[in-house]
Amino acid sequence: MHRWSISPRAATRLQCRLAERIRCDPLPTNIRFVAGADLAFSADGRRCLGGVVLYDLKERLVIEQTLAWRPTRFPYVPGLLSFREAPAVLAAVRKLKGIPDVFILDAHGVAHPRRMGLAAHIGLLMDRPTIGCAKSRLCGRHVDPPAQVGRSTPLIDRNEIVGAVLRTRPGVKPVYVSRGHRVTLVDAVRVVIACVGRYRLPEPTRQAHILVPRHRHDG
DNA sequence: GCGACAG
DNA sequence: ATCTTGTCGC
Repeated sequence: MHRWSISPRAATRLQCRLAERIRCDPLPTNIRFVAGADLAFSADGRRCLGGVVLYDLKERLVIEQTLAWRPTRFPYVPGLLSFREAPAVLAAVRKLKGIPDVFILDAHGVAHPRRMGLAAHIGLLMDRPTIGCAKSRLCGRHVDPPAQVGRSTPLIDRNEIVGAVLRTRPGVKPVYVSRGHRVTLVDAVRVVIACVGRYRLPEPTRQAHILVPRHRHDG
């Protein structure tokens, strides 16, 4: 595990080094437990609260939730999000008793200028499968996916398919799905689709989105 | 030099 | 991310 308090320059170099270690493996069949993670900040922005929910895809229920505060040690810099958010998310993950089959992060995986978005970075450090499911684009080009739910178009960056722009709801802005660590793009899209209920974001992510801001004023 | 830019 | 009410639409 490397340290998080480094310069933006060093962070960028580290990303290039870590990116070589990202694996692309098929997920086991019959995925049942999917974790969703998110983060919120204290009013003064000096601390951040990481939160994780464990979602049972079979029962369609949240079965566990964890929270963890960490000092905010890095500014928001597009492309360096993990150095700001990963410590709090990892701290919350460590408190989890259950073992998720895969984690969905509210950010990009390899759909990143150096193929090392938050989802990829966290997956590598946990050595667990992770999926990036972001609400907007960081890099790459694409055309709009067809209107039908479940359909997608490739997200292409520097002549490489780095993700899928996926329609999760009719008539609603699509989401950006990409591989994190130890997953294939096809499996990543499959899991996200399987997790989508009646909203745009997959349920684990949405539940984490609801959980974390609710505890912003606690610790 | 000029845009683009996860959360 | 966060500050914030009403409002348009199914």
